[in-house]
Amino acid sequence: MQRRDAPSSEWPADRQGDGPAAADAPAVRVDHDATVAVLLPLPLGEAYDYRVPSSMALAPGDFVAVPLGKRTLAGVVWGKARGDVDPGKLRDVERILPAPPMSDPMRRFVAWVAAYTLSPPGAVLRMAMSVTDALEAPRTETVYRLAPAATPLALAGVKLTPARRRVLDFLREAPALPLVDVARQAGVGAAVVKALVDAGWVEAVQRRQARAAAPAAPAFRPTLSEAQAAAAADLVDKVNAGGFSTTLLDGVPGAGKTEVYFEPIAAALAQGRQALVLLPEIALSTQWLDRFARRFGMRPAEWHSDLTSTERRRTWRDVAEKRAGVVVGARSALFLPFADLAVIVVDEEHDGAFKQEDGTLYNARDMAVVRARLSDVPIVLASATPSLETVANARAGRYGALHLPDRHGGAQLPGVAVVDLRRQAPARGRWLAPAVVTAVNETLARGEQVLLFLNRRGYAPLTLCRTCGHRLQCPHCSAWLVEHRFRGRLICHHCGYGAPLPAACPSCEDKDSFVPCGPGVERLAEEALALFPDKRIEIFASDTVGSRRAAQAMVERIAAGEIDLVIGTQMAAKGYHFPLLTLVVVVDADLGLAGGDLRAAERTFQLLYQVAGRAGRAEKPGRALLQTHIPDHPVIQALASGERDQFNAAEMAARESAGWPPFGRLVAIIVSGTDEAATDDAARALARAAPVMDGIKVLGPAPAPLSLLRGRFRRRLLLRSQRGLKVQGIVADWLAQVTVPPSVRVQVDIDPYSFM
DNA sequence: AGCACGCCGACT
DNA sequence: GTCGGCGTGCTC
Repeated sequence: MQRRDAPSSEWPADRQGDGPAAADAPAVRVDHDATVAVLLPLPLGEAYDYRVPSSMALAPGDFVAVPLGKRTLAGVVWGKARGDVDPGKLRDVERILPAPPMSDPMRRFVAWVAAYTLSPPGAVLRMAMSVTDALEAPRTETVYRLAPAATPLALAGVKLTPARRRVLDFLREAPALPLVDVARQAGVGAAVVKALVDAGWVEAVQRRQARAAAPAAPAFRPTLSEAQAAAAADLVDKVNAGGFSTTLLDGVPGAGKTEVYFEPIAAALAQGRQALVLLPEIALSTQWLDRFARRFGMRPAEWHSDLTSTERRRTWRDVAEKRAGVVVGARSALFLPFADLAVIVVDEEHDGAFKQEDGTLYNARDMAVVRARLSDVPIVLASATPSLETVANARAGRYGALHLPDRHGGAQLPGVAVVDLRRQAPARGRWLAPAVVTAVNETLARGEQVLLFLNRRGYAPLTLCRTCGHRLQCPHCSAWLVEHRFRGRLICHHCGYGAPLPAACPSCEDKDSFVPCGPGVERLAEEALALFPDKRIEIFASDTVGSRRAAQAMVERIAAGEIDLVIGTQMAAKGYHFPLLTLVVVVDADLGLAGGDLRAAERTFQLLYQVAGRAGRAEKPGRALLQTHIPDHPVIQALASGERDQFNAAEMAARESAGWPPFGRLVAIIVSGTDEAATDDAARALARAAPVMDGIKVLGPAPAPLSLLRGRFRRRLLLRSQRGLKVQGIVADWLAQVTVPPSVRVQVDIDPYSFM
């Protein structure tokens, strides 16, 4: 029997996973009829049947290598064979992979996400098997130690060279080490050590590649305020009691939410179990990790896009084998193979970054709730500006709610003032109102920091020809090219297309006729340099700080007071604490409100509230100035008055009367193709076949706001349904009625976040 | 997702 | 005359 003999000691043999709930999971026995269904990490739609060699025993969840076409792939034993495939086509399972089997809750999670998002299960499995080499046996290394027989007595009478003696003396005290280390530390060549092995005095042993275990520092539990302590106690109770629950942890920026949710994590660790923290990638900062390290005296395992493949493999394995206690990661961490998950935290739960917008479209916050339910553990959703979906769930009693009213440690929420640009317009070609310039000057004069927030990269969002009016446009998208003056290029922010700024207008061939229209951060920096020439000014945007590392360096320089004035996009707005920053200027508060999609108001409120929250988080009070042309807009009014709940109530009422989420459900159908006529035809065919029933309304097709993206024409349909309708089945039936040419792609976006 | 099979332009 | 472009289809 090939039944995982040697490796079985490396993981619990009882297939338990994701906590106690899994212990009594139905044991789906695979018959010895010698076929199984194996799900492959490909968008195949269903598991494929394979023959099981008689020497092999398989159980659901086992990772196996199987042939497919002319390659070999890793897959997961999904259950019984369907049995409806021509036996002549069946091929053999090649081998069981030496990795802990996928737990029952995890398999149910994969299936659930696939059914919910209307994607092939294999496409979801792919996210759970992103680190295929983690399924192979862990790497080993050869280390050298004194052979047991090489006692001083046994060695007596044997002639030792000084070099050999140094090696033996060294190994008597040292732990087993790789060859190069033994040789270097004993001050000999590798040949000397090898010779001692041949002579039988030193032995070479294989062991799993060792990692330097980070030394645990003392944990430091900060004193919690009364409100914090009460909230923490509630969450700790939920972890200790076990079982599924969802709790909203709601508190203004600086109220100390992080310290509160650290406590249920500590409770999970105290039980010897695991915890997962999901953060928008941008918020996974050194500052967050430092806070964690202070509280727990160790670093969490990290999971984000710029891990090396070695780090990925190691972390995946550590999570599967329970060596990693806490994982903090971006949305894909949701698909890690936790052996014994006890609690999930989703911080900044309102953030749109949790919605994956390519490949399998899913919202990691919502799927995290599902993962928690299937694993039967509590989940905490934390935010200063909870999404309306979460607010509605809390109000309806589906989620618990904990509120942290005050800023912890005495810091004050910034006062927000509105600057009406209709009354005090900036000078032509300038973007800062006179009153704002004065405020910035005063703040800088006090030695305090200023953030100018403008969520627009580059120099100007639009460049046109003064002579003929031609606008520089992306050849592959219906979008303007953005001039990036520092790089001397025009860039499309949607597809990445780049070109040098042409010498002459492509339309009328006039030279030096380009005029930039509107501000980007680079243009704002130009203005700031002119206004505050002796100040240290830096741009904080994704293209000026290319890497995570560069962003961290920038954050440290700002925190250390090495920069006076920061000009930042939303990259500077999230997850950082700048103690010297006391003034935030929102240069264009109206930016996110244009276009007016369903979430424009909610999203703008959340973003600007967060940005304003950057000011004055230490002892010094902060303030925020919002430049706007529409001071009476409800979003601006809500920000100015700090009446978040009032704004939520108004927005909620508007949504309710129109049947929009969270009171109704949306499904977006995106039809795209390189052939515009075929795309249109397909979209119209879908509209003709649209379901007609109570509680369902289909809108469209309409050209998507980005009607051409990466060379593909795009049309959108929107299905709105009453809450509680099983919309997936309706959509699946609908799409099954329409055959579109293979060149046209139909994407289904359940619960769309973006309407582009 | 690969990988092959299959019909139309620039090269040895 | 071939090499090769990626459109279309299949993989248990």
